Amino acid sequence: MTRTSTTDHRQPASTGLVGEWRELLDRHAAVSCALEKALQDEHGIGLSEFETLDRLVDANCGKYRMADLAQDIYLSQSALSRAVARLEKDGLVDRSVCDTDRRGVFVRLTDAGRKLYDAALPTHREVLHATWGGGGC
Amino acid sequence: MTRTSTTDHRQPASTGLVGEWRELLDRHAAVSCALEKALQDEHGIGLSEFETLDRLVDANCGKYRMADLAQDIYLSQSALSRAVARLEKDGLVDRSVCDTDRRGVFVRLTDAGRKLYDAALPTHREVLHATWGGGGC
DNA sequence: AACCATTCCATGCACGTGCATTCAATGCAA
DNA sequence: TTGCATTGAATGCACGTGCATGGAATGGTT
Repeated sequence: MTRTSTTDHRQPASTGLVGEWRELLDRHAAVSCALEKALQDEHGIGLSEFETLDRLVDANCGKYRMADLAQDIYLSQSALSRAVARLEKDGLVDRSVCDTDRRGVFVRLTDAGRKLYDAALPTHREVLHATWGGGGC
Repeated sequence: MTRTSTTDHRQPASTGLVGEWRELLDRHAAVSCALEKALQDEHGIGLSEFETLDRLVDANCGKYRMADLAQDIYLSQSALSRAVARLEKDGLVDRSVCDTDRRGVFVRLTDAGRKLYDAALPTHREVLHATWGGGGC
């Protein structure tokens, strides 16, 4: 069954781990790009900011340590620091120094932050459903 | 079965499409970051450059139009243009104007380009296998 | 031929990210 | 207490990316 056609290139790489990785790469580009645009246009925040808000929403006591937050999100420490800075600038989040360890910083959702998150959630879900299969950006 | 525990947050989002998306986001960050580092350290190219070389390797006649290349890769037109520019600067690729349509640009792998690709391929595969399950960056 | 819409690629600009560094606060040992 | 390694977070810098634009080449219309 070893077809000697000249048009069957890219077949071997399309199966197995490499193929899965390539699919992931394509899907990531399509979905994240579409999400980025929709969230930016309709709510004025980027994907990183949305994901950050999303983690804060189901925080146990409302607060979240930067260090812990960094563990639960795909962002690096510096990227998270800046994302939170942008959110704070927009009044969606506030930072407070930890009492017992004044190196630590607590991040907490403000009322405006929760309001915007609730508004952005439907957008996020819609775009996700719309672009998951393909198309998108 | 509606458990009223106070510790089962993040469950609803972990299943279904949103959960899959979040997994993809995490895996993308881990794998692409690890690949980026390994390729950069061991071969002096980034992930975008490697993926570009990869497309060029199984080009039919060795040449590849920029416009076609842009369709077959997750990069935007401008990102691709710059990736090719970097590859050309390193002598891994050369650009030539199409004779019949002088707007079009053909990209072609040089000998050095193929050589470096052959060397980088094992690295790519190793890192991919090592980071796909988790860990990584 | 003259004109215009379209296509292809490159590029200026703004922006988010990673890396490495910096600074402050903490814990520990002498 | 003093000294030092460690940790948490912010930031300067370089770099890759997307968006919008620009310029060149093409095709079609008059």
